Amino acid sequence: MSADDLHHSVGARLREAEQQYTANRRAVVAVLAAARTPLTLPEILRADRSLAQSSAYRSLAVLVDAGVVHRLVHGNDYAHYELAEQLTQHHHHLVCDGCGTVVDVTLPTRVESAMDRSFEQAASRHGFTASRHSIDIHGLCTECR
Amino acid sequence: MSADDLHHSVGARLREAEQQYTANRRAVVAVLAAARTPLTLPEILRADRSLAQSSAYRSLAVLVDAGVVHRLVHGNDYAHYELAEQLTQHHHHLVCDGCGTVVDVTLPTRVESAMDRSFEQAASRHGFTASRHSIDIHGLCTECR
DNA sequence: TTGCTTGCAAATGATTTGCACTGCT
DNA sequence: AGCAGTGCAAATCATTTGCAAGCAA
Repeated sequence: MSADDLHHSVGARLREAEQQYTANRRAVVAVLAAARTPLTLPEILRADRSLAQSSAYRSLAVLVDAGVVHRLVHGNDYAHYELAEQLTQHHHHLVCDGCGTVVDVTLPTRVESAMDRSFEQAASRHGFTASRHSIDIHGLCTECR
Repeated sequence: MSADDLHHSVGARLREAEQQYTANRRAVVAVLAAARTPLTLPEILRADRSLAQSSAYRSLAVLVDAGVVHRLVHGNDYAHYELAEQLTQHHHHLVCDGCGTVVDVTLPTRVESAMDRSFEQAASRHGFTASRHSIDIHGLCTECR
């Protein structure tokens, strides 16, 4: 997806949520789109020095609420943020237990659909209605090996 | 596993970690073993009024460190704690997006091994060494439907 | 003008830690 | 005696929020 298309989609989705697509929010989206991994707040601020911390948090809250951005929590440190799957593609996370780095991975469609079927069954067995799943594969990255 | 066996295993594991199995730690393990779902700290304190908050946190830290207890983080509120899989069985989590409740679910062995194979491939493609995985199935529970 | 957004500084709240005391070993 | 564990209260730190100023509709 081109940068134009991306901002267009995000703008549309924000309007649906009765929110404006302001310069600050656009800047946050641009930083996340440029990154190849989910970013923490300090990383976002470092990538665009013009952003104020509280405004970045507020922009992210709006974007998360509108379903444009996803918030990942893996411990007690900073949360990681990334563009929602509708804007990129369905994927999961490789989490390094050494340094906390998070990397996106995709799985074969065959595996995904087999998992989905299995998850739905498991959920309904407990009276849940499953809507989505997220998988964290923990291990060590090249650096921490 | 009987309560005796459980405490015996936990004691052994703590000794390996050069830690004592004190009354407080035993109490925390007993509360977690009695629960059928992962518990938050307030829930643990409510289940055993004799525990002090800071001591409960400290006991949990030791138990997590020794690999006896697992800590689950799903948002900004309290983390959930449960006995580690070695003491129960390998499972995943059903997370209610409405009230935050977490329930354990198990998946068919066939599905688990298919996933494991797929995860290892995905990890190695990114230079990671995968050691374990955790799956959160999000949706709504009966109450929040 | 009316209301949403922003930035600063201050508040919040889950978790951690300093310290003095208790209890094993 | 010496060291680990405990409980209270205070500290920490990611995140949220109050408020005054800026900006858009």
